[in-house]
Amino acid sequence: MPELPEVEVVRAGLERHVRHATITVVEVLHPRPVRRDPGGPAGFAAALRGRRIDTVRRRGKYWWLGLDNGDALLGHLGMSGQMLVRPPGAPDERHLRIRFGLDRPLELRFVDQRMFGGLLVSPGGADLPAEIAHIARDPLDPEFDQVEVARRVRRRTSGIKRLLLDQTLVSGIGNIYADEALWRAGVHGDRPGTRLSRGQALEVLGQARAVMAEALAEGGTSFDALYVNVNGQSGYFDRSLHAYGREGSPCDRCGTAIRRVAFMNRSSYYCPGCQRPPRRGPEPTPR
DNA sequence: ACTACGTCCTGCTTGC
DNA sequence: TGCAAGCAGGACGTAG
Repeated sequence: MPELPEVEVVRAGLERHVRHATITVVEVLHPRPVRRDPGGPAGFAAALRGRRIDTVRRRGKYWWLGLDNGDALLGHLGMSGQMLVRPPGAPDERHLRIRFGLDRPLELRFVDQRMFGGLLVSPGGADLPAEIAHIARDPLDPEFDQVEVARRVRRRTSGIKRLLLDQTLVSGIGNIYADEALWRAGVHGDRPGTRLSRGQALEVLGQARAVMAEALAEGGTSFDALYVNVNGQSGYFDRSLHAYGREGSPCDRCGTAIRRVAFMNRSSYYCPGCQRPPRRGPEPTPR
């Protein structure tokens, strides 16, 4: 599940390998990944053919290629998306959805099994696509204002985990890093924002930034030069996780068994020993 | 403005 | 052995 660190690894890989290249061919093999592009597959392809890639940027889990005409190719990897750089003769991946030919012996490929991700052309979006104007700055953005975000968190009644996943409040955090940040801060995800102290709100946000920065540092090598066989969900950071996916294992801090509870059609992992549930409010469902 | 929930997708795993 | 349910979950639309 690509969250901010994984997307940043992809962004850096794209910058290294395809920046300054010109797109010569666009082949849309499945319409779904361009569903958000008003031009549809044909318009999408036509708008990109002949364009040179000038910049490669990211905000939260979105990334985009700034093009020489001021437009942008905006992308989101969703759950299972990958942007791969391959030699043109390489066999098609099973879930290859979009192929870009370049003016160099490389192909850019969007591969996505479940197609929650997608690409679109953003007119005039090279600096910041209008389509993601609602996405907040992420914790690794130099202009991220942690104090202001903490203030906003403390005015919201939703549980802190839900707030961490709200991309209009703070972007880039997904289910895994939300659980890790909360474990590190010793705060239960069901605690309402309004019931966090100023220090706790700042601590949770600071831990979110820290865990994602550490994951990024460990993932810096996962985007290989020519043969990018790495998928966005690679396990390079798994060893460093303290909560996510560790149901039943002893907490690394206090030894209590990590618990998994249902949360918004997914799972939350936490330590009942050092992340005490709020007294009032939703009772975590065991199992 | 905020909150909460349903939906989209496919393939692997689990259970009867 | 076969088949269906369960599970993974980010972002968005919608209703309240």
